[in-house]
Amino acid sequence: MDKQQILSKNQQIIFDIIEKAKEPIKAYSILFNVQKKGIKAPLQVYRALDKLVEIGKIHKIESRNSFVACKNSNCQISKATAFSICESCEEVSEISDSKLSKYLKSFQNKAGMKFKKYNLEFFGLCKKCSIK
Amino acid sequence: MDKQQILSKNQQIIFDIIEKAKEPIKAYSILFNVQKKGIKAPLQVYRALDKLVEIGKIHKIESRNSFVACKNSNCQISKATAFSICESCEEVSEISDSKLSKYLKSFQNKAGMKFKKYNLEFFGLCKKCSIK
DNA sequence: TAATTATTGTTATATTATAACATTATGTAA
DNA sequence: TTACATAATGTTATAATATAACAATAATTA
Repeated sequence: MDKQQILSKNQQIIFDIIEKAKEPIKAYSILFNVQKKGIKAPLQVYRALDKLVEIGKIHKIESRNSFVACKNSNCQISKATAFSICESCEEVSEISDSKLSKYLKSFQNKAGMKFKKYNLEFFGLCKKCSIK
Repeated sequence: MDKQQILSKNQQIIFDIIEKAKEPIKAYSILFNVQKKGIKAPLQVYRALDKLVEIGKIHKIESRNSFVACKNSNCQISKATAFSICESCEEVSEISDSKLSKYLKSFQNKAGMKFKKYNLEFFGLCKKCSIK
């Protein structure tokens, strides 16, 4: 259980914000939220974010410059992330599909390069938005 | 042949730079390169980039905030991109693997959401760097 | 306890991207 | 070919995202 790691003070504060958020949240929005707790500078936020990403507690949604808590409690795929993103309402959810992750984890390109991690972002319309 | 589209002056200038670059190039690096040609402002670059991405002539490497020309001359997958990124030397190459793209294009998540496009970035060490 | 490593605090600054507005060029339909 | 619509350009200012550099403190471990 790698993820059972103890977080430092700032890491914990920032992780709590992200986990409560229930939608991807941006670094400066986090900063705004934690200023009452004494975290005043962007760097304090970014350092915690870096660490949290590194240990797999959160993921960065690259196309949105935002962060979400990892939903895969089994935490095996912290370096292999897949998300669906609704281009209308911006709802983002983590895809946990063992077939997909198996397929991608074992993927090798033509040059024989083996990968340590990947990030996949799907775009489309979520159910709600596709009705409208 | 959608891609046979005629580019505007700025679009063509900026596309040429990206195509010649042979490695991902950043917006402000493009700006520096085209200042002798009269393109002075970031917005002029970003507008051309937006358009070029939209029509599939280039792709954005989201995790690197940089841009590459599309290598898939058949241009069927302009909205379905996959790249391999070497974490050591930062070499980026576009993956063109019909099995992979077929698999991902037809992927449906559990909510039954069908996707219009995706972006996949694999990370690892390229051949050269894995020897060192 | 001393040495090492991780974390924090702080100021300044670099990098990436867009808002808002005015103008010019291009395409299209009557 | 004129009027209308749409796309592209130019320009200034500013917003949003992220890191450099340095100093201090806390936690870990030999």
